[in-house]
Amino acid sequence: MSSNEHWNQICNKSSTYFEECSINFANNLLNIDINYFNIYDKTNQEDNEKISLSNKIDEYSLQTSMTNNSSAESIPLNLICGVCGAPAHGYNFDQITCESCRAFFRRNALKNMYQFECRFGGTCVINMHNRRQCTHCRLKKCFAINMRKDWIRTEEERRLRQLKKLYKQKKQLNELSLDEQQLIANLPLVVRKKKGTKSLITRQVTQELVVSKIESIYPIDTFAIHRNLSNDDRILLNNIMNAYKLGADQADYSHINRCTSSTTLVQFLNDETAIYESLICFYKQIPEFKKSNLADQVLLIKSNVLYPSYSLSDLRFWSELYSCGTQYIPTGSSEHSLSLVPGR
Amino acid sequence: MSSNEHWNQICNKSSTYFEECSINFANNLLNIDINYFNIYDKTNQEDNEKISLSNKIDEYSLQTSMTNNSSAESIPLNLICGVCGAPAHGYNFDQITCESCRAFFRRNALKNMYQFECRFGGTCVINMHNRRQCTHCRLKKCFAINMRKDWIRTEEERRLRQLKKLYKQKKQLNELSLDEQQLIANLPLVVRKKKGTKSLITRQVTQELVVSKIESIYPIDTFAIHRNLSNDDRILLNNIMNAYKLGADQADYSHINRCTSSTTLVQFLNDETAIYESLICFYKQIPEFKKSNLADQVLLIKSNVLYPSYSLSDLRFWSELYSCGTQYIPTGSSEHSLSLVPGR
DNA sequence: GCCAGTTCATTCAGTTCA
DNA sequence: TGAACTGAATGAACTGGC
Ligand SMILES: [Zn+2]
Ligand SMILES: [Zn+2]
Ligand SMILES: [Zn+2]
Ligand SMILES: [Zn+2]
Repeated sequence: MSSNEHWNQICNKSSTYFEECSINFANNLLNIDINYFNIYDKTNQEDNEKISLSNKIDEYSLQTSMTNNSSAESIPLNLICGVCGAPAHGYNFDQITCESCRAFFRRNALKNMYQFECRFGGTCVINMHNRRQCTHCRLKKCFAINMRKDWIRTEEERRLRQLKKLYKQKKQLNELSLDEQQLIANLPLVVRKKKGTKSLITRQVTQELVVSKIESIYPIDTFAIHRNLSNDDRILLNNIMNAYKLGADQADYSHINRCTSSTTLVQFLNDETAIYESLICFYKQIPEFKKSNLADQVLLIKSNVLYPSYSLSDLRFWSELYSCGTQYIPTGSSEHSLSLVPGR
Repeated sequence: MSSNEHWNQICNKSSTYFEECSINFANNLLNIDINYFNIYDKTNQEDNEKISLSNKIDEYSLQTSMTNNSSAESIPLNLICGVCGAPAHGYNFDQITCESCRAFFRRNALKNMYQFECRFGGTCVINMHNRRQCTHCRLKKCFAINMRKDWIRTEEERRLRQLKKLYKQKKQLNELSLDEQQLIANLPLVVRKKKGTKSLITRQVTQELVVSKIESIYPIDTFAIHRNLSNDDRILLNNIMNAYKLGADQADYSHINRCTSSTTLVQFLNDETAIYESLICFYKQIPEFKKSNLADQVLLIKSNVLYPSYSLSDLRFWSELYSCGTQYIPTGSSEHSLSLVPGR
């Protein structure tokens, strides 16, 4: 056994242990579907002859199509829809379904199932031909084979994508000016439908904010502030966000530009002044910050500066630390001499 | 957000502080090599996405791969991806990963993590089959095993490379136009010297300190202690690990179970006692902790608890605040009255 | 040979419209 | 309702420097 393998074994023993902990923990608390591989579940087994028969056919054809890979192009693997038995092309929402059942699920899965009523007491057996006769039973079947409605993208996600897309297009056309970035950032927002409310589209300017981070490849990162924030919280957050945005825009990056290729990271990081200045610029924009007393203000700034004790050498990494640091809001203590060794 | 999701996120938070402590602590001290136990046997390694269209197919591929098992040419070593567990070929960005996770990391590591949202509160356990279901958790896992985004080449370098390549081709054909020559001439020809390259070569020797800000959702799966750790460090790390393990086992999770669907996040987090107890339980197991003086011990515990004072209901934002806070390990100060309101 | 980057066919979301 | 779209993400298979 090589020393490499030996190492693997040692690590692995402890690994499984930890993994068990986490898995148990997760299973107990959360809704994780670990039956990912159980394609045919109970309900499917209870299905009628035809469908289970076609499942058998499916298995067979799958196997054969694997052995002789040269099968038809249009329906590559002879898959059949788990809902209606029609030919399928692949997975949709975690299960093999046909196009129509996919669309059907997309449209209806998020609605309340019991708004559809079955005229036959919910006993319909869905197949390719009768699938549109009973919405209730078709949807029931969808859930029975474990199609996952949580894989339908939320309104929020969709909006985010649209925004990204828009941004890309813009960027392609010409380099974005700052004004244009702002424009995109302030786009009127579509807010997800409220549960139990009939309100469709709400326009709320402060509901979602676009913060552009220094190093981000996509300057636009959208944060959808949850709708049930209190107004005060929303305003506060808004202020923080805007301050950040302004801070990022206005901050003096000359200390970065001062660096030459021979400037070491440590030198760079030790240039505390600039970091302080940026932080102050950031905080200054927040009215709530001004209201706090001076000592606390100083503390806030101070404790958000990390002193470089390591010879970290990557700026991007540091910038992340740094932006992370700005989120830590400490209180009360008088002096900090940061060090990472606890038992000093 | 459904109350279910809401819960997931809450629960997730409670599990996080343990990992925060141990991971950050360890990361700060050591360059850790994390690897996984190969819970799949060798046959499973030949599993692949296309083939595993169904359970049956999995079985089939298992059987077939058992018969012609000796084809170990494509995967020379028994390496497995530290992110998803798939067969791996070697190191990518400082960790052993599969091809897909490599590409994934390349694509996403430089983006802001919070543009990806987890539908399950960031608790997904990534494996070979579900890896593309949750970008957020997959990326998180990448960082958790210490894949290094600073080894991704910069835009600058990329541009230069492309140009060089183009230049070579053109030169071969003697087709360089004047414009193109000009273009090339105007490019910064100084290649930023990548320290990553050096590290690659001297990976075994250099003991680089890696400070990761990444909050890992997973309890540490395993720590493969790096070969060139000092004995002392190794023992210390061991102790921390064991403490974590014990802490996770023994910790009283009743405060989680106490929560009903009407418990607010703030109420939950304000249940300080339980958090303290768990933390103490964790630290108690580490001999080095006992050796430190009492004030430091108290400080260490305290500084790893943040009190919620805002009724933020956007948990994503909150969780970022929170996770950043737990990384802050202060020393030497006598008393902290932690609170998130600066101007108190 | 290793490990960066690069390319491109494929999969599976959403979208459109007859 | 569902066939036919669009497009982002993925990952296998490349290239190329050292
Ligand atoms: Zn169908
Ligand atoms: Zn019916
Ligand atoms: Zn992987
Ligand atoms: Zn997730």
